Amino acid sequence: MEKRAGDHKRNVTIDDVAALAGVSRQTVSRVINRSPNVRDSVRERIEQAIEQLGYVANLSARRMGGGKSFLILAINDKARTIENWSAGRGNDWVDQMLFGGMTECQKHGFHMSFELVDTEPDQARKQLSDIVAALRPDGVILTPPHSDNPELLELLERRAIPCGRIARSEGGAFVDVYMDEEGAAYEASRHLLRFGHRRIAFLSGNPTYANARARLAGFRRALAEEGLGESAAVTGSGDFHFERAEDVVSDWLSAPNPPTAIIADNDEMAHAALHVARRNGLAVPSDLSVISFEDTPGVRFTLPPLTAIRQPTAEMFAKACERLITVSGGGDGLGAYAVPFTLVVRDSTGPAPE
Amino acid sequence: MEKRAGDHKRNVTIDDVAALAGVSRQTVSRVINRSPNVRDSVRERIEQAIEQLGYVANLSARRMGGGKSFLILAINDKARTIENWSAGRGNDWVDQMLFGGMTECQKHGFHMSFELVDTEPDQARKQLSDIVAALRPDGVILTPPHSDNPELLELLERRAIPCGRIARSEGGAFVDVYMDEEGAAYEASRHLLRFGHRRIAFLSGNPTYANARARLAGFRRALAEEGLGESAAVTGSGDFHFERAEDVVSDWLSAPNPPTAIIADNDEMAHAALHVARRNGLAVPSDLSVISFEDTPGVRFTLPPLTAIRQPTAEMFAKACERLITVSGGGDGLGAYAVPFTLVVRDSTGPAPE
DNA sequence: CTGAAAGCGCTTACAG
DNA sequence: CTGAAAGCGCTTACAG
Repeated sequence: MEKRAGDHKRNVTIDDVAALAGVSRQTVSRVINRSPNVRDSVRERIEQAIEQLGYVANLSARRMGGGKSFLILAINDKARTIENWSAGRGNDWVDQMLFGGMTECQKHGFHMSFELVDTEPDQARKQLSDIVAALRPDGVILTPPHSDNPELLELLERRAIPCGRIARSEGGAFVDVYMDEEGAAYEASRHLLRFGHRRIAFLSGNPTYANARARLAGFRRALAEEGLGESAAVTGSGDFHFERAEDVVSDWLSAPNPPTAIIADNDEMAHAALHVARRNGLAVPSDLSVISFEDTPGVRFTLPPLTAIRQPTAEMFAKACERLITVSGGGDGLGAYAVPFTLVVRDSTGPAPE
Repeated sequence: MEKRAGDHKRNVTIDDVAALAGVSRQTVSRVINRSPNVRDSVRERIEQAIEQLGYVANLSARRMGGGKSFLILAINDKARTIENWSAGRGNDWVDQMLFGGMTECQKHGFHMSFELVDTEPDQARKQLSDIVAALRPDGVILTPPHSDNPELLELLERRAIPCGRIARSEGGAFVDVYMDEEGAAYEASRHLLRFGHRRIAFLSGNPTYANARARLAGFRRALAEEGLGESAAVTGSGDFHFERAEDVVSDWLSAPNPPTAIIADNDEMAHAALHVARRNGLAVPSDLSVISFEDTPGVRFTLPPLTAIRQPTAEMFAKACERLITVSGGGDGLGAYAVPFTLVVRDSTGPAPE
């Protein structure tokens, strides 16, 4: 299966372009890289040659020669991602990550690469170290829980690779992009309070996550502002899982003085709330309002379609890429950036029952 | 933002390993590439040096030197993918594609890269040509509709890049991986026939797709085998869209002698069937059975959860990667491969009503 | 504004 | 079994 000579055109290189345009190789390089100091007539001649030959620079060669990779690397938690994928339970986090990242990178002539890394500290360190050594990315984006791993942050810092975190984090020379979780929970709660709900349950995911705590805080703030005491706020953890959420909601709905609205920390738990409501003969939203935090594709098709806080995942990755590309080019871009969320109102929320 | 000398360790190269192990650079290269002809004692010494230095080869340099990229490129239709992503309507096709592809590639020391290409012929050709010139992948996987585009196939053939198609296709030196669509529709139909259904509707997506025609054929074969005439088979097109599917199903259910079961060509249309059934006061599955072709994450959470044919997307991409890697290494791997599907039985199908 | 030289970090023939 | 040389296709200083 050897390539026979003459079997097909040899790949066209920068020297072919230089020869055709009658200039030196590095002048062509200047045009490719939009460097200044090329006479217009020469530039045009070179551009024509490029066009005519269909020349596109070999990216690996550019990386080798210039020490730039034109690559932003996005890292996700391996175990969790694989588990979701193999259960056919992909939410669209990865999709939105690629959407925002690929689109933004392309604008700048960059590529986005997506890799998985384990959470266990030793493995995480080794795996990220290897990936970075092999790929030499110009920037790395870390998502939770990696974004909170000091060893990984230090590794990237030591190798002078600009690093972005999709999380609200403090300290260090990073690009931090996040959504205002506290504010989103506040808005979701306000939406329900305006409908007259006076007993609201917050079905949280996992209280060990900083996000979960921030949301809970926003929820409490909204209730407090309305002058509602602690008794108005029902809370419990469904650990992001359908079955566990079902149990918690069942308990709530069969207790005396049940909540008239539920805010769920993710869509899967919101689905569970819908199922339990139906089993208990409660109509949504007339007997019970449900609102979710996530807005994955399926929520438009539930009965009824779910009102939800939409995470700006794509926008966050786009922003992180844009900033990292700036930083890798020597520009000024470190810092923290909040990206706005949206409350998508559908049919699962309505006035509180009498 | 220059890297100051001494600011951090210089990247370790193959020469550092060679120096530490006291051998030449190409002997280290042999160990990295698992070539034969290295004395065991020397191999061990080198492996220790690699371990000690934490050396990982620079992938771009390997690509430059060896003419191999260790890269498999998966191409999706740009417009459709972006449209789904921006509508927040990602099914998990991309997820499963990455799942199967990344996992398999990693086993062989390869990477998977994912890119989008437009459908319009001129753009498609130009874009694929550019990507291939920049990245020099060792293999490319084309999905519909690109997998049926003769220009793209020819382009890859001319550049001697092994090409895989995720589609049932004929002719050419390709790796073709597909699922038995006709057989899957046959199985879905059998499932309903065993429940005693004698009037079944097939809600097809878009009859211009070869897959759609194959499924319809499987459906008809199952009914014919049971001795049911044309009148038992109701068919219509919902064009893969919720609203259009709603209209079709509404018509069916309000007509005299309505079907007692519906097979939908994708999940979105199955969701629509569920909504219309509910509006018409029909219980699923006691009054109407529904079965879908796709099995995206949301179907486990509908009321009731949907019985569905599960597309083996990850398995198809894994297979394609494995074969392409073999072919790119000079091995024998071209040909057509069928990957088994699964009928996932949940709660939306049951005995036909009296 | 343009070019000749050196080098990025590997691998592939080719010697021995 | 091991090594010295050449080359992959670019970019980066450095001259002019």
